Amino acid sequence: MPQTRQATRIQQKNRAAILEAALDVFSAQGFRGATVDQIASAAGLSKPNLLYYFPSKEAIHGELLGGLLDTWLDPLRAMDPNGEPLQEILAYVRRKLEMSRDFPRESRLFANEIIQGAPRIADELSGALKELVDEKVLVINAWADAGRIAHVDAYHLIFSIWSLTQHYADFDVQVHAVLGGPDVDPYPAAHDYLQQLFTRLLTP
Amino acid sequence: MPQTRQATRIQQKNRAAILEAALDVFSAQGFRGATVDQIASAAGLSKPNLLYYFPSKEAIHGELLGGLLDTWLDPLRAMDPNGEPLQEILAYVRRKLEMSRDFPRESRLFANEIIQGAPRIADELSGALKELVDEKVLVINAWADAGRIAHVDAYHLIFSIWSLTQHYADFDVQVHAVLGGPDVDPYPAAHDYLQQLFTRLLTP
DNA sequence: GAATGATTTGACCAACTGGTCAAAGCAACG
DNA sequence: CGTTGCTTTGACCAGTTGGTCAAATCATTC
Repeated sequence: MPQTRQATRIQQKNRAAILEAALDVFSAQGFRGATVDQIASAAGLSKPNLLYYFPSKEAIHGELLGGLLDTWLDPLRAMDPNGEPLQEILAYVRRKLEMSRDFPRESRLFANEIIQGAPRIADELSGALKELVDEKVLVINAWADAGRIAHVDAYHLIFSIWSLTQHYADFDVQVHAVLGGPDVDPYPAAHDYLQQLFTRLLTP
Repeated sequence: MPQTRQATRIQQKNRAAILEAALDVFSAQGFRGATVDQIASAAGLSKPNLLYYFPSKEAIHGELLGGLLDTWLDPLRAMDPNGEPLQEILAYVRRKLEMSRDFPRESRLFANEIIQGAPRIADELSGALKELVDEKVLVINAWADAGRIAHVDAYHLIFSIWSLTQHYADFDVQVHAVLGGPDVDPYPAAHDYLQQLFTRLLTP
């Protein structure tokens, strides 16, 4: 196992290659569906060599998931209580949709985990995640009370933003099947539709 | 393997128990994550006994998925071109949400399959599914052209109904984590929120 | 270029997995 | 009650999987 001291160039490169390959494989196959061999060869390493950098398959998965939730919530954190309410929410929707477009594998990794009961991140869900959501719910409710947006259930508003945007990453295959082929880019139309939807929902 | 002639009572009972158990296991673990032993013991059978009723793990999974897409699309099929547009769409949303509530395992089975690239149902997605959606899109567009609902992208309208409703089944764990515990029933509030959302979106 | 430590690998292992099979158990019917 | 065909199972197999290990290779530094 690499030293705890400091990572050499080779270590940095290989650990990065492993995580990149593991993201590919885990997001496409789920944790149990992925094999260490698949990840190793996708990273251009032999299996024992991969296990020289990470102690176990579980550890790789954990490292990916660990960083993920934080990144995932950044757009919500960025929602500014002092901004213009509708614009803040629309901007959140936009950033979240961009994340689906630019990081679909991360979205699917997350989705796989949640669907299967979130065995490895249940704590963070009811911890950091819940706290952040609770906080932003207060902000949204304050906006509504001030008459600056329509009154809606703020929890379900947030759920709806998550589901509507992540759908384009997680159900990518279905979206393309319905729209007719892998060449279609659903994102421009999705963006317009979602902006319209939340504008109409939230305009007082 | 049971006769092709006619199923005895034991066969009916055991096949049903197997499918029930398999739905439990597949929806919670995904196809590769599930083991035949798990399914067998969840069904109260030994592994060879299970394989007496189904030729393979794949066959069980296929049988579950096969019937599923059809059931899943029934609510959309039921959308009546001659009905009152907004009511038809709201009713579709309602029925879809009820399916999430009453058949969450089926929803997760489906979600698992799609997220992982739909390897076993890609054909049906771009076949039967696409055809039905194309047909209903025409209906929705006609409604909009007649000024009976607002103009929206009908494909994305359907995507949004799917994602918003299935979210409560597929991401159940997350929903409960955020809302604070397994005792909370999110469905009544979800229903109200979604009715409000689509009413505001579609009212001309 | 020798020594030191980092990196890589072939060979291996034990556990698990999907699936087979022959034989045993069981129900029903004449 | 004995035959017939459905049902169940213990024992087994071959392939896969996560993970180990000692030995070999490579890079760096003195």
